[in-house]
Amino acid sequence: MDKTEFRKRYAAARRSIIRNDFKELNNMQQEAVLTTEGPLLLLAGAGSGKTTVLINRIVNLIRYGRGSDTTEVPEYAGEKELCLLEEAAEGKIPADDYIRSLCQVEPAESWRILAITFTNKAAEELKGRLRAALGDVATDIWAMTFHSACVRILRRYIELLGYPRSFTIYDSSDSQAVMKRVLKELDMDEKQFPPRAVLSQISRFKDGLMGPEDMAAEGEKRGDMRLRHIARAYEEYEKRLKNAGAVDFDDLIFLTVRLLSEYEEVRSYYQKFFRYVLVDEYQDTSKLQYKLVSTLAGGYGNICVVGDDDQSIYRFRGATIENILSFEKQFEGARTIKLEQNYRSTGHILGAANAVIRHNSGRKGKELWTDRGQGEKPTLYIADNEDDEAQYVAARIIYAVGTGMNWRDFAVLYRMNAQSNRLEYAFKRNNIPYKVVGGMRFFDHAEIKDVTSYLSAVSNSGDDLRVLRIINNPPRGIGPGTVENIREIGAREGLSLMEVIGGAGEYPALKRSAGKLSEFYRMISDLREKSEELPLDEFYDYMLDKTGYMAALGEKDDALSRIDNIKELKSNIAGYMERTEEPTLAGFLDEIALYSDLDSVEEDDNNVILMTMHAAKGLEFPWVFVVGVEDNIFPSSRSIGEPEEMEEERRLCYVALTRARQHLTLTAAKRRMLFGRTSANLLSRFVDEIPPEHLERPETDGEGYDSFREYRYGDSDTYSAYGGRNTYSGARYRRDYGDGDEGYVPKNTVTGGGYSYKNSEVRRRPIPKAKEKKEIPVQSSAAPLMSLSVGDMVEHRAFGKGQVLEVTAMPGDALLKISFDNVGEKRLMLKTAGAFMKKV
DNA sequence: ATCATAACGCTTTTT
DNA sequence: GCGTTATGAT
Repeated sequence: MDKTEFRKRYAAARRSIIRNDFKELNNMQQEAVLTTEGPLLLLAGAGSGKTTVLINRIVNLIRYGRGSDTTEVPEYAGEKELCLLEEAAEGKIPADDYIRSLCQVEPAESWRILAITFTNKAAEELKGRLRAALGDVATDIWAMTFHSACVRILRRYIELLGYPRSFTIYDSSDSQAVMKRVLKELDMDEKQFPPRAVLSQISRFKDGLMGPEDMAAEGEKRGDMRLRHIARAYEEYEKRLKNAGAVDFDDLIFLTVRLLSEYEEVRSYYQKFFRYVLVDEYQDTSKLQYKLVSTLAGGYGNICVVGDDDQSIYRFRGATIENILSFEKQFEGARTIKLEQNYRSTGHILGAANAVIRHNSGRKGKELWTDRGQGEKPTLYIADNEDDEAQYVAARIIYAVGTGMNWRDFAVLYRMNAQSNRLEYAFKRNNIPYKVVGGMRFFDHAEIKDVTSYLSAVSNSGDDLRVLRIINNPPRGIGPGTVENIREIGAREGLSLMEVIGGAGEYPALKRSAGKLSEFYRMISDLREKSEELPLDEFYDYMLDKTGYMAALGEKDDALSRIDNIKELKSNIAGYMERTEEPTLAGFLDEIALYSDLDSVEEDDNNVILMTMHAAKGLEFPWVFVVGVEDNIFPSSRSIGEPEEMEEERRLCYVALTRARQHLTLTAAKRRMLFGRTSANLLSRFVDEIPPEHLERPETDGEGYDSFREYRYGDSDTYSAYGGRNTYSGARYRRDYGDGDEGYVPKNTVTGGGYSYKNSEVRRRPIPKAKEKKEIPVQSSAAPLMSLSVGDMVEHRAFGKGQVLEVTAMPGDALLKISFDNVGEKRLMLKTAGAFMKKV
């Protein structure tokens, strides 16, 4: 047998044996697992099992190295070995340990694998599942987020860039606080230069690896005064962070990339270090992140990215879909594998989602399919207003729970957090247990920021921002005047606030407050000593006591929840200490800086989940409600008219629809109160993109439905002047070109001042009053109330049997207190609950 | 220093 | 409509 022939047969047998280890995967998934070498683009549709693939791919790397993807043959291998392999491949003999060892070609050491995700949650899931598959070796895999991987690199080398090794990480609110100060001192008007906008501009420049000088030059070149101003703010902002020994979220990546590109020895160290690089959610990466991963993978060239161009929904944060679209161009010799079989949703749901996303251009082109049957058609409900909408959702949930579903099987998705309010009311009214995800983050609560500021100030006393926050909190007689003096001295002498405070006696300006200042200084010094002696949790208690923070809080009467939060933070510390070998204050601070609220969703809670569509990415639920499917809300008013934005909204729609496993319900309201104004929106254009074969629309027997939808393409020229737009400045008018198929809308239809599109003028027919809803009894005010009295036995759809304990008359309604056999006492309104109850 | 009032302004936000 | 923030009065 000649050499080539031998190699070919050896490699083929080897691959087939390895493949057999992953036989529970489908063909495409297996290909993805076995393709280990070189650049690989994995286009993984929603619900196609991409995490499973990622995990198995890593398992393969560790078990067999490049065995499945090379024609190399080990030197020891001869005809005998080939014979064994081929017999095992054909199933004639079992693949025992020896045969499997013949399949190995340089198995990868686990610490040489870097698997990057975006969220802690995804990283945790990855780690957990890897541990389950591989045991202890999994611990050394670099399965972490972009940011934590960068922290790990920076902690080692950041001094090269002039930052202290013990740098502090600023979160977005810290950044904003610094920026506000900077803008004030540069006399830049906050109205003209909103801190958030300035920061996001800076973020975009950092993403292009541009510093303040580059921004200034760019401003010069474009003759853009505004940009030149922002460049000054950028410069000042960076200076402050650097002086404070702090970096913001963007810097974590930015500085790591700088480190790798400016320091050859660091670069080659990591390039030799990481043999395999994997990136999850690649569609959400930015240019800078591309730069980071392509550099890290630059040594071996083994980069595997997993993503779905149709699920890219973070453009506003700098994510660029380009990364995934041009992967094959950027990485020569790249292979592409598509995973299109969906294991999550039923056929109609996928049909609806495919129909919507098909309207986007510039896609890689994927079509999800399932072998699970068509299932139930998604439905559309048109409500009169947002209360009706919320009540409808609540009613459907209660009904379904009555048939045996759990509360946790439901998710209600909306475009913006502001929409959660009415839903919450409806859920409270109906006693539906729910949980709102998102909104206020735990670490954004003032009291948490306060106590963590103490911790930060102790850990890094150069951190002026944190010192500023705590210096007079609780009040210790160091007023704004004194603080101002300290800052002036600090700026003049190039010292940090803490350094000035330490030498307070030497400065005439601080004479009067010197006593209090040195007392503060001594307290912080004492804390620093204790932080080195005491275990972290004890130190935390000591700090709360010593600083007087707890005592001051105890005197206020509304502080209960704050005290709870502070205790909650302590259990965070305990958790950190448990899972970390060498817990340190700095380590804990790193962790909380990179921690988000999403990580705290408990699996075992039995609650209906309410969240934005963005927050829902990566999750799935048996029944999904997408509420507010109206133009101006979804797609949002700010994106209508901007083709790129519209495509992003459409992807968001695709994400939302593909969260559903079996049931999908869309709801819209004919009129809705938003930002204190009532508006009438058109049915979302996305709904019109779903063909009737995949969407059950309300029967067209009612004029209400007709009029609601007819304006979609009807008098849109006049009707486009919906509310909300009129408050924008001229620069935004161009959005009125519509989404490309709407025709030009003269800008003078945006009437200034009040809400001057008049419904009566625009609508050819008045909107009829509420119609009787079919199927779901949403009670109208005219509906007769059931009569109940104390002692009556009732049966409730969701809560089961119970006895009425109390009836309190209320105007047009009654408050019931019912003791249910299974779920205990509940307070319900007769009007709402009556529809789900009968007397027994 | 703490409260009250007015004024604003408002997608989405993995880190 | 509501929550945050700036400002001024006590």
